[in-house]
Amino acid sequence: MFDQLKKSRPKLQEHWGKYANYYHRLEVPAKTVLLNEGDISKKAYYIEKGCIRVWFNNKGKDVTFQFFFEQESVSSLESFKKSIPSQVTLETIEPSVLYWIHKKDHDNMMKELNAIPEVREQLSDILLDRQINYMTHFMSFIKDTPKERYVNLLKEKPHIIKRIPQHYIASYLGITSVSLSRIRNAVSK
Amino acid sequence: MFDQLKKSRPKLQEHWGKYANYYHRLEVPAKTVLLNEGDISKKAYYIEKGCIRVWFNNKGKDVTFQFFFEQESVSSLESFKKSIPSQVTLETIEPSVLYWIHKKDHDNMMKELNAIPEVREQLSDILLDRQINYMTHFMSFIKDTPKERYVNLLKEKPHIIKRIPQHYIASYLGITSVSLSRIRNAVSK
DNA sequence: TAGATTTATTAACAATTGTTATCGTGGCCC
DNA sequence: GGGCCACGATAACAATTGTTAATAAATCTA
Repeated sequence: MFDQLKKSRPKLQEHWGKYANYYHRLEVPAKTVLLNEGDISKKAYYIEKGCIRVWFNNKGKDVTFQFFFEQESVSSLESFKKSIPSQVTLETIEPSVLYWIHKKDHDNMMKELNAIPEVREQLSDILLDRQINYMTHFMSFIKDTPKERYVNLLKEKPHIIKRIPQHYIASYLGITSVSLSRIRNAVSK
Repeated sequence: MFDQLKKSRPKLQEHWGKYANYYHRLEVPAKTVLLNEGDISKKAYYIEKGCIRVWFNNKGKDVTFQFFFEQESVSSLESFKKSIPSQVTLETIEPSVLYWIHKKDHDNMMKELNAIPEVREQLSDILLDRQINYMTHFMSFIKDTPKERYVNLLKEKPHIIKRIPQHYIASYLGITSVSLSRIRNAVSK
């Protein structure tokens, strides 16, 4: 299950591996809702195969917030950690193979893992990296135009453009699918 | 120095207080640059009085990313923690009274603080809250129009609008000062 | 205090994006 | 296979924002 992790962070995998029995395999079709906006999250997911879209409802339209792929962990962070209603919905885009862990087990696991200094450091490194990615993505929203954001996405994360339906990408870029279609047309010339 | 913290998180203050001698008082005028974009951060700041603007250069224009006020800690997170060039500049807006801590001391302090389970939990709570704030702010960028963002800011953080020059607020909202001026005109009617 | 600089408002025009609607294609389910 | 639905492209028009420039007001500084 954590084979990929083994390569990048062997020390973490060594300890994390002990908790493999906390995780439950789950196979679901495309467009399966894993958590509804407004509900309180009790599960975190690890993606073995497939992808998940995080989105929320804005005045009747859905707005995509993030995409997650293989070997990534996904949850509605604030809801899962603080047991408050989720601001977002989690939904698969493709048929997916997931592993989920219950909050109770996760809390227990984290408590034990955090007690080990070297593991604690690696875990907080992961959190930090996530926050930096977040910030970088956010900065591009402030400084770039929609066209620039599309061109950047095409350059830096082509797998997203290849794999995700276009109207999801449009809302991820903060524009309508009509506008994205125009931009694609302009870029290709 | 940490009087305010004492009220909100007494347990944390009790332990953090021991490191007060790591912090150095610094009094600076308005528009003092504390860290330049591209430099590697070696200091983190705590604001006793005044406010700090975090911004970056985008094609010759400065774009404001965040504001920080009294009783908040500020650093270029990714630069300070990973010793990489900063993506942002830190600059005071008003004459300010700050306390700074050297990275070396900070690392040492955090190592010791994180070894105490209850303190570690509070520290990670603070990080989590910051990340949630971040996300909420980001979501408003995706879903709201500039006018809505201004109205929200007016409602939820009026202290920012009262205290910060308008052209900084404009770039914080992702628009030009001309556009903000028009929006203010329209809203007031 | 006087001059210089910074900050905010407004106008006119250009450029971009949103809205609504239509059309065509391709995939999927019964 | 037929019909339905999801998806993407395009057009026409409305609305919003950016750009540039001129001006006024406020603030800083010598």
